[in-house]
Amino acid sequence: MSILSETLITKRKRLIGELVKGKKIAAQLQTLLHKPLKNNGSVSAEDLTAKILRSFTETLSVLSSNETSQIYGGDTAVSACSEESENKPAGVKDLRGCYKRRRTSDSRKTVSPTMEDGYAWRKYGQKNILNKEYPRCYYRCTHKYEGCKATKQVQRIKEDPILYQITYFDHHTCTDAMTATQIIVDSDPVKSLNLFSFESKILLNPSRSMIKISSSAKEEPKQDAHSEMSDIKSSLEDSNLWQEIVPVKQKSFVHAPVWDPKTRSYDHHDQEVVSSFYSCTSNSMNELDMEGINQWCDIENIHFD
DNA sequence: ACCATTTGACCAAC
DNA sequence: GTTGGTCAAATGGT
Repeated sequence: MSILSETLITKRKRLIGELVKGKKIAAQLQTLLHKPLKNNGSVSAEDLTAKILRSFTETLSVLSSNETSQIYGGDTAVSACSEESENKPAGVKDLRGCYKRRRTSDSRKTVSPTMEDGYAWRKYGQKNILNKEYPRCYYRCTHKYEGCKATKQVQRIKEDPILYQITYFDHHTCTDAMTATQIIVDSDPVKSLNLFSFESKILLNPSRSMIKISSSAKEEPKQDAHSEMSDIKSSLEDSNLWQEIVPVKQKSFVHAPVWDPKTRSYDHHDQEVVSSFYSCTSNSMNELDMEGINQWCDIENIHFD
């Protein structure tokens, strides 16, 4: 496939994604502006939003109807796929295998005891990988058809405690990025900034007797996040109940509000989070000194999986 | 009926 | 020829 054709496909997909997004926003606006403002024969806000929605619908309709022939019709590698499809019933597009193997340079790897990361993913494949004990699972963002290109691969790497190596590709462009942040942080941007940037965070997983300590390392802290994290780690290491299970620190990224002193406003960036994992050497979490854990951090900052 | 997952097919990259 | 990433029909769950 030529670079030109690839660019064309990417542009068209982005265009459709943006239009779908715009249509949704216009629909939300219509709901918000539901009270009629029409008087003196002027056009109401409702009329306007209805027109916007119709415009989006019409554009999408035109693009979708021409998409197959225009995008997949003019290039050798892809047209070979189209030719294969000629034997299939009308209207059925079989594009299996018509893709480029992705480069790993854009990827971000992370190790986690849970697959959950706050985003909505849809599984689209699973594969047995050579020399790997467990199959690799492939996920894409549920908002793929609205233009979000984020995908991830999940590879289970350890049985007990269960650990997953998660590789992320591309970034979320969907509104789910905001939702994901709000799952973890407070709705108040200042408070959430404190939670994420300046304070260490403890996640407990009672079912797997596992604890995770995370701390953002990027922002200049009001209170030294690193030293606070060291204190928590020392407390854990002093205790016979806990054992560090991931000696190399996890470096992952979260989408969180970051204060920009130049614009004097909060912006959302991917920021680095350093995490350590500990497993409980005891058989039961019931034996744990929860009051002791509460001393390490504010109870409100504890998240249960 | 709708939506998510499973699974075999397909093929680019190696 | 083999491996890994993606697609989409089939299947399952609600």
